Amino acid sequence: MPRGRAPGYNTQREQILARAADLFARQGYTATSMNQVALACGVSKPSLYHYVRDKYQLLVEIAQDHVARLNTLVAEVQVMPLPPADRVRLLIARFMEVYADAQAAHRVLTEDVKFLEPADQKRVLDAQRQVVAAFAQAIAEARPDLHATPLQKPVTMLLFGMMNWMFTWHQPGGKLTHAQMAPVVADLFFGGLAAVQLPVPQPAPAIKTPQRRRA
Amino acid sequence: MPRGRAPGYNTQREQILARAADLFARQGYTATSMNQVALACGVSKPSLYHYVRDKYQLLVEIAQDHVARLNTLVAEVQVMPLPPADRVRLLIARFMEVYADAQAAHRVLTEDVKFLEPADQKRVLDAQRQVVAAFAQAIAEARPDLHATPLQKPVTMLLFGMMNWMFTWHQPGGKLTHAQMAPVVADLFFGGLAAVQLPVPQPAPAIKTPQRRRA
DNA sequence: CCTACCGATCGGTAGG
DNA sequence: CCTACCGATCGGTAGG
Repeated sequence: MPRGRAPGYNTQREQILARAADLFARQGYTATSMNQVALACGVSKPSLYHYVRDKYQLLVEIAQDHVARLNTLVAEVQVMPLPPADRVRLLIARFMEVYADAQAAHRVLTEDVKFLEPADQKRVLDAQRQVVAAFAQAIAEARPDLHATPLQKPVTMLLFGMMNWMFTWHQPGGKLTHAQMAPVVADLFFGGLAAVQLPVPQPAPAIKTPQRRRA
Repeated sequence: MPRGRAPGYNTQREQILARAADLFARQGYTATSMNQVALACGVSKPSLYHYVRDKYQLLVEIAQDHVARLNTLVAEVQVMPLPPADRVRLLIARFMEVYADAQAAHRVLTEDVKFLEPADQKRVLDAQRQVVAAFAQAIAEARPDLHATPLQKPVTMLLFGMMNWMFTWHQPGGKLTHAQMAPVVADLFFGGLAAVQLPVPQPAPAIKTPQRRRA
């Protein structure tokens, strides 16, 4: 084992990742300069480069750390002995908790993944797909009639839509907290599942919604 | 009135906006260079500047045009004599139609609005709020018991979450078209509304979900 | 005089 | 750890 880093090294490093995630979330990866990151961290630019190889590595680690956190969460809930519907509800509650706690990293994961090089992008997207698959499986256990139907994946994605979108508009100081919204999302989702019609068999019947009318 | 532009001017201009929207959607506003925009349009950079004042103006017009389109759509549906629930369903169908048709502009609207200067950003966000308010009103007419409750706005945003999120993962060549998904979204939403519990009265009861267990 | 458009290069600033 | 500075590339515009 090589000689250790300074004691505060990892702490400092984690703080840098957090500050960088904040900046990337607000300004986007490309529009954020390493000077800004250094300034936000209270260190000089050369010091910053002591903790991170380059700007790109910041992006890679923020995205990978966050998606790994989501996978850990899913794994924890999967081993719990729970009725299927309760498992889905717990997954929703835990996800919204993490989203609220790591709003910046989550925004980076959803918006800046396009700046990752193919190999890194694949790693992150594969991990994300694993999370979605776990949700889809839990949903199918709670609603066996949906299992292996063409709607299993789409309704899972609609659930993610509700959860993910919340954090593009939800203000941390808002009236409704994530803890209050989680059961609302779960109720809306399960209540809605019961009402969803099973697949349209014909291939894209080109449903025409009325065009504008002329008087 | 000044002498007119060349006949193809407006056509060319619209094509430039469309190409720029594609590039901005795929690479982000900041990471896209005017050289790329010019290349994608098959014109030289000086020619490009003949059609647009500068890069920023591209962003402003893409965002404003798209949000204006959404407002036009809402206004059209609002004047139709329809039962409340049908109005919401038509709004959903029309929105997903526009999203599918203008996927690039929609992505720019949701992801690159942060690069707008305050005054322009306010204009766009105000227009967006108008669209959301129209949805919220239509929803409240379909479900009067929800009107003016703390949940009216949140459930409206959850609906937008489902619609908007679809287009961050939906492939144009996928199995399910937007026309097939629109009724699924509507069914899920209305079915779910019936199941949603009305507000938690106590202020943020800090629902604790279990932490990880140690064996 | 106008428009439309080229090749070449400007001043400033990015990551490093 | 800082000042200083690089090679490369940005958005935008000069002359012709």
